[in-house]
Amino acid sequence: MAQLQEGSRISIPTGGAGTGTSSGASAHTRVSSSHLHRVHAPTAPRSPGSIMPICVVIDPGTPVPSHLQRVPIPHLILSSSGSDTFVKAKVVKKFPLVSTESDYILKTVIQEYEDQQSLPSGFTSINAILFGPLARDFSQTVAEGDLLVMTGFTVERSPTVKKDGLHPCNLQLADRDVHIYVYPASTLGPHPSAVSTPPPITEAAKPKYTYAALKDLKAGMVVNLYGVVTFFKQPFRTKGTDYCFTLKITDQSDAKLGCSIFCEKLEDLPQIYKIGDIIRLHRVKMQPFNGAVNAINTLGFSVLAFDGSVGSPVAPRTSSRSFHFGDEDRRTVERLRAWAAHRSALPPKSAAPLSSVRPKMFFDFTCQLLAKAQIDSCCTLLKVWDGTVCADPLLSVPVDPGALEGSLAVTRGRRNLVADVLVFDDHVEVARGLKPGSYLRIYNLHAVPQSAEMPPGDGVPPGARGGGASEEGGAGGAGAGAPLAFHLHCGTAYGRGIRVLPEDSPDLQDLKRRLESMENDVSDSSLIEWCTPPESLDAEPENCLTVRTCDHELECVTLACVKNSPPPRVFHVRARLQSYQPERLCQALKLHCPKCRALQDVPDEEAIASVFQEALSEAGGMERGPDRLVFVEGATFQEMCQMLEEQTSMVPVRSSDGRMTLLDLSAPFLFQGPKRNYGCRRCSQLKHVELNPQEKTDQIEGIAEVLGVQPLQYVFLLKLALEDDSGRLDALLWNGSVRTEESFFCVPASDAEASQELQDWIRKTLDKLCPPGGRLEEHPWLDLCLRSYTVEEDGHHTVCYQICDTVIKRADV
DNA sequence: GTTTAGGGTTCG
Repeated sequence: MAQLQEGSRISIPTGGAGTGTSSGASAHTRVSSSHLHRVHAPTAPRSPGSIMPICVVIDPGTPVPSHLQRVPIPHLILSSSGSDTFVKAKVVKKFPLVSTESDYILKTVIQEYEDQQSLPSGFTSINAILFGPLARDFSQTVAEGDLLVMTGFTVERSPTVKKDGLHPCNLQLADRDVHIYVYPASTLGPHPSAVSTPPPITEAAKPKYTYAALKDLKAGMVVNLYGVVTFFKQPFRTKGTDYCFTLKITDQSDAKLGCSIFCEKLEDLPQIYKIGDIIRLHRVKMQPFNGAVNAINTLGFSVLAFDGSVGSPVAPRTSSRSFHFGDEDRRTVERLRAWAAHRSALPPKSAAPLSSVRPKMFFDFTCQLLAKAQIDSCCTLLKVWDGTVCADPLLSVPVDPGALEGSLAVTRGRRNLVADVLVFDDHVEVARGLKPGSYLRIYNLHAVPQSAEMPPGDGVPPGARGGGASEEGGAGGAGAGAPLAFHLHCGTAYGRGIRVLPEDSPDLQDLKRRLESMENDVSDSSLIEWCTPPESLDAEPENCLTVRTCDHELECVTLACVKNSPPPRVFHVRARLQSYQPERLCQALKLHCPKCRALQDVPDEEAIASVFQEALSEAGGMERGPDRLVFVEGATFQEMCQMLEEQTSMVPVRSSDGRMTLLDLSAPFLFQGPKRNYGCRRCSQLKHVELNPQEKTDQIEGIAEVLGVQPLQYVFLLKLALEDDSGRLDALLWNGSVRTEESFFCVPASDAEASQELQDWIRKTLDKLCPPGGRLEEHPWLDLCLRSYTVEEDGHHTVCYQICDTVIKRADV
């Protein structure tokens, strides 16, 4: 055979679109019209211009690019680079392509090419793991026996070195930078180990598995099954040689089946995390028990588990090194998910965040372990959190700091975040092995209100009662106010137990996001220590013109710290008002729909007048409703305003088909003295007015109801430019509240709309906060509560800030 | 060699 010369050039077509290769060419059609051919995956033609990482070399004499240096496989170490080196090796084993919803993975074992004179000793075979489209293309293009030249790989630690005895490293190949030159076995000539190219691997050639419906199972059968998990217990050691995992499953045939899986190794048991997970069992045997059948694993047994929620990735969980999983399997999983989602007979959801836990509840708790302490030989304390705040006060079990493994620093200064879990008896052993920081699911955890009236010896460890309960709960009193402790009772009934969840579990993603933002909060507050303390933080609160009304216990931070913190978050700041917009108060007044949340300008008088003008008709008149409510038809706007002096409330109406409806939503639907009330055009559904003497038309809600109007609220919307020594930040001031004590100016916007006096007062207030013509240093300090949030528009995310829970000190203005 | 377990609240 021709020699594969190193050190001479190779020409690889890398040019533009097409490069003369038929995009319809099958991966298995090895055309020999030139030295090298790009290979197109039959199912997914590549876009023009993309560079195929796999090239099939037809002429075995084709040399390798000269800039690449060959590394013998036994010489590969963790720090080896695959960017300017290559390995030359034969495919000795190719495992089936594993496809998940979003990815492909393929494992292959390659062996240092043996035609070398002095083959180095050592590990000549190595695992290569391919990812993504590369794995798919490799699966379709490469056969066992082919010779490969591979470059662009990374060298990682092989996790299977103990199992397979191969090279302690493996090669990992993702699309980027990878090039694989394939010398098909058939072109390699009379090499002793050359094998003829096997037939193409097609779907039909893969092993076919059939799965039995649970209702059809009879004793003695050995079958493959799919099912939705309705119950399971944590694995436990049997009196025999194995661990046991018991579970119950169901399927579309509505039958239920108990299963007992025995394995020597814990990791080989089904990886079931919650009820609703989906399981695939191969080769289980039906055994009669108690008048029904149970499934037991038998020779050749294998298991895959999947998350059961519709829409989550179909990613098989297994310890198997090779398994078959194809499109049909994915469809089966998705069908089971969809079926289970609409089935009320499945046990109700038992998982709950801390925020929805109520006294006496049993629930499954997904959380992070912060710290733990051994209380005695049969009780361990776990301090855990999930980033949500419990509605009830939480018991804090006092522990000698020396006895506590882990840290609670991250929760510093916050209340009702940390759940103290007392783990009893058989669970103590598992708890001993847990590492702070790990993510857990605690099954069938019991929320126990810790009443001070309970007699001594009620099971609370010494020193655990009372002390340390959150302030608002105090130590006393049974019922809702009693601080909650959490017990993981002895035994395994109801699946009681603890399990460490893998970091990539879909159930952890929300939790991790929550905890991350919490941790950012804490690290940011430590920023204050190295931010130069701004003058504003030294200012005495009594010198501030505003006061916060929130109950957040937050330290004041600088505006720079605010801007550096990811939203959403709440801050306390002390800053000056540099300027505000709009400067004209009437432009700051808006109408807001509490239903659809739309904002609109208040119509001006001219616009309102023209609405009335257009509706003027011959038929003019007034109809008196109850409670001095007057319906007016055929009046001009000016006439309405004149009549207002005599009438309490007036509704402009029009007639259609002899029945009365509201005039128009562009005009006020209700005039109340000087106050004008508007309705939302989007959310109102106008109806014919049918007056019922029982109708409560003395209130705006009642009138709106009669008309079919969704009332709008008046709000002030101002953009405030805030400044402190660290920087500047624009924040929205949203003064929509109708409750005086909650609004920034201590004046509801609806009152201000109709009152020149109140508008003057607001103007005066703004002038105090931001004196016209004054220097910034002379502006007063403001204590503010700020909230950051994200607004998405056209795919762009903008961080915004809003002033909340802050009011003007009336006495100062 | 071919078992082991076979769910059902509680530190009360």
